[in-house]
Amino acid sequence: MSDTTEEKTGHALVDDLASRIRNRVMSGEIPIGAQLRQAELAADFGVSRTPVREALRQLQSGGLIEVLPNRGAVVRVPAPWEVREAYEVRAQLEALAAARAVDRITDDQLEQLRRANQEMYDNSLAESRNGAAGLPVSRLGNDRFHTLIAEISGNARLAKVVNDINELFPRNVSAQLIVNDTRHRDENFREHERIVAALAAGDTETAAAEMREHVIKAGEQLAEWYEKRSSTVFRG
Amino acid sequence: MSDTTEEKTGHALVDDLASRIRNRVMSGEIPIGAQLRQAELAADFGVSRTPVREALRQLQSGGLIEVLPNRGAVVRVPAPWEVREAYEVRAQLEALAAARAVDRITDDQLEQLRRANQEMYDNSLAESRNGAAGLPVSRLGNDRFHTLIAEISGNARLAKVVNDINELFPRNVSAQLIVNDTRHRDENFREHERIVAALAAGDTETAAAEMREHVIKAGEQLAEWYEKRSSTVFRG
DNA sequence: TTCCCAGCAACTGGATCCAAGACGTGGAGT
DNA sequence: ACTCCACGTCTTGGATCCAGTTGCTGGGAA
Repeated sequence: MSDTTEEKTGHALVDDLASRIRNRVMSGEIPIGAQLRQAELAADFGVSRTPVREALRQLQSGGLIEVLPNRGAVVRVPAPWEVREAYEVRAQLEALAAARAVDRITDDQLEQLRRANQEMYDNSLAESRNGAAGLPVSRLGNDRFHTLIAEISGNARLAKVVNDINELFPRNVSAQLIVNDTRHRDENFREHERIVAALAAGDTETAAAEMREHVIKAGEQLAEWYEKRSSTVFRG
Repeated sequence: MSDTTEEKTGHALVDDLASRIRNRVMSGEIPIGAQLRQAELAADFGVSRTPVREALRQLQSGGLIEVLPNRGAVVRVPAPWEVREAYEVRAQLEALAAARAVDRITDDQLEQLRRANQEMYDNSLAESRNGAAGLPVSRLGNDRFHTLIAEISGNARLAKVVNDINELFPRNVSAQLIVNDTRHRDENFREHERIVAALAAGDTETAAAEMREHVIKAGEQLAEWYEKRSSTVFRG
């Protein structure tokens, strides 16, 4: 009877379409900058253009795609400064989440966090060998770690806003960072460990501070990726 | 050439419709809990149902309205706990905005803040005598005060997220609080003054702390209003 | 060869059409 | 008199239709 999400609202079909399109963008199946043609998506999903249009409008509200008048929708290409701004907001919010979580977290939840972190690490190790394409499962461990803390905070709005910010940027990009860069992966793992330690110790200040730094750092790395990308794209 | 908002995207008509419907809800012209019938709105604005539906979907994404499957859209009636959650998030974000603003604010902007605050106070005094209906201009002063600080922060995403949260709750409600409750009005004014003082003094810690408290307090008052309302509605 | 303009094909955006679901009413049966 | 079911109406949701716009392409002129 109790939904985890607050979404009992919304027509099944359109929300489903929005979710499926979002997944394609998030996984990199539809790359940033790509056009989203209504007819194509409609045919793909076996529906008419009408619900597709509404789904696209929903994604536009979220900020993932951009709809240009009479020219259709494209997947937004975030500017590096946008990434930094968004991650500064996210850092502030997740710091609050961590602070609130300190007083509420259970031993079981601490264990879940440790497991999610370990999964991320192990999977990214495996995937850096195999060279997995698309959305590596290591990213899922990372997502889960942050999502868990947001949920443990007990503030559903907080969790939702954090999630909305994350859905601004396709995941396959930040996934590559974890998988390909050994130092990044190790630091990420270590920072997560420190956050868990602070949560376990009941140290509100440290938990919030570690989380803030951790997120800002991740944002900086993501922003640098986009910087590098745009310079290679625009100058050869 | 330089837009203040980031919204060059979006078809004129649908965005315009969404904006107009939003205004009606925000001003209380369409009260919370009311049904939004597509045909009615379409006739009202002289368009077909199609763009209205897309506009409603956009508002749904924002969280202002709720769309029930096959039963249409209604203006959401926020539960008191939702108000508290949202305002806790807002407090955290505006605290960051205030902290960032300390190092960036100019004398001119300080003056603008003082003026917005004074306007809010004067107008709410006048309106409490006249008993203004709808959306009193005193609310505009209050909105402007907070919006200004968010903008001065220099982080557009931060300003946008704060704005999105504010658009969860119709303004005419919180406007009533300022206009009708003398103590609330005075405290509001005084708290704004303290925030401005901290900004002027370059005291980052105090600016953030004052802002956080101020927003939490406002949220508590708004939540209590909704609590009172629901008890009168459901029990007579 | 290069630039410009006209025509064309493709796509979006708004209107209309039709089917399916929800609610209210009224009548029949107990 | 009360309950339950069936029918009718109203509204939404999806499909289709049509007009308007964009951008491309090809031909002609400088």
